[in-house]
Amino acid sequence: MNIVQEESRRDRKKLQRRTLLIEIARRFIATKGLRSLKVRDVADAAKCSIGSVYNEFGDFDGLILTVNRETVEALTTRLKAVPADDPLRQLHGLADAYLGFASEHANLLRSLFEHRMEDDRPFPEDILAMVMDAFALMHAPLVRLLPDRDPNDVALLSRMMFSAVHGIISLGLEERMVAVPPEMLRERLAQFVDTHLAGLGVSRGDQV
Amino acid sequence: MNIVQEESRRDRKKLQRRTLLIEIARRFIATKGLRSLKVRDVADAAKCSIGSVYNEFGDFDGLILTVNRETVEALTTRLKAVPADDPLRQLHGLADAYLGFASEHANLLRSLFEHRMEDDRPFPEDILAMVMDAFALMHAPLVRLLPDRDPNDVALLSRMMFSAVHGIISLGLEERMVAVPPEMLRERLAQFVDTHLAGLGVSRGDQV
DNA sequence: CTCGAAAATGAACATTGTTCAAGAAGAATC
DNA sequence: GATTCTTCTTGAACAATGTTCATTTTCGAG
Repeated sequence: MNIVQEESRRDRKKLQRRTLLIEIARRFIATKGLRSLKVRDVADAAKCSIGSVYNEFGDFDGLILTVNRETVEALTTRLKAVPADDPLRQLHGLADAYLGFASEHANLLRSLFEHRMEDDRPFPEDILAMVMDAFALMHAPLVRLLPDRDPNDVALLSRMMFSAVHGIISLGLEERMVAVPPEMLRERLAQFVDTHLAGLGVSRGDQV
Repeated sequence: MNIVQEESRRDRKKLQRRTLLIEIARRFIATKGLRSLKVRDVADAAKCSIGSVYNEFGDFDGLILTVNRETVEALTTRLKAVPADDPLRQLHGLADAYLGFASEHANLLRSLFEHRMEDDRPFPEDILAMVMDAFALMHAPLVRLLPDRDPNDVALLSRMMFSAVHGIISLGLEERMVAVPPEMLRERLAQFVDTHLAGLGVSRGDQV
């Protein structure tokens, strides 16, 4: 009996189905929004029983949170792919990457930020940490651009900046209450970053 | 028969109950979040039947939207109460008023921004317009601070600025993913507004 | 007081998340 | 290969909740 590594046939099938279920749930959320996600639809699409979904994810929230977890992962991957050579370009790249991800996966991102737990169950720690990590990605380039500031200050600044960018994008992409016309969003966002950096005393030539 | 003005006993009672139902629904949303709002709970609390709720609001969304409508109204009232004497102070006042409202009525504001309609029914035009109106309140002071800019530009700037403030506040108040420590939020928000204005070329002495 | 319109009622229904006892499938042991 | 034990799968049944509607009640008009 091989306790450790052996990937039994059972395990393989289990993982395969788990992946399938997540994929299906993600497609439902992405195309029709979180509210349209139904256990029965997922089970039907995966050609398995309702019970199997519960077996795999515990409850409905479990499935949603799994999709959300992968959404943060994808977002983080995309943000980390932004070149870090030049801090100014990196900041713009981060804002732009966030915008790109948000417009391509609007419903997935909404699911991440808007989903409320049943009852008063606490929001999972790990997802929270992952979101914070993503938000912290603006920290490094800002430190390079503001070498003389108190690091604690810069940490807060970066979170503020990311929150602001998040607000502009999430309201800007909300097709109902269009706060900013979509076509312009991209350039306006860049303008916003520039303006804010200028306010922080960083001019375009300030690169390290 | 008096067709026009007579406020019949029936009408009085109807209005009275409508108000009661809205009040109850609001309290549920405010204290326990939108997800916890249940038709039966509302009906029970108002000591009337489920049917009466439907009679009054058409469907569940109707009740939620009515509460949300009053939430924007209250927010707008509060924002409009900010003194307009000095544009710089007014901008800070608006940001601060928004923060105040958001922290006192976190769940109500969330309900406004996060509620999704059933199926694909369109978001009500009037609420949309009211939110846009509220967002536009930053426009006037910005115009005074930036008299030389293209007015269209300023209009977009003000919406961007409000969206940014909204992002900072809504993420900042989210007790799960705390992007900014709550105690600091107020001063940080003021700092943000200052920084951004500085980036726009407005210094503290620039008042009209 | 009578009549008709409007409102109120709540049982019944539809949808959807959740549970669980029974059965099927697979692994371990001989 | 048969047996046994564990684990997974199933789907019927249940629970919670939004919605409908035939019936009853209320109430103003004549």
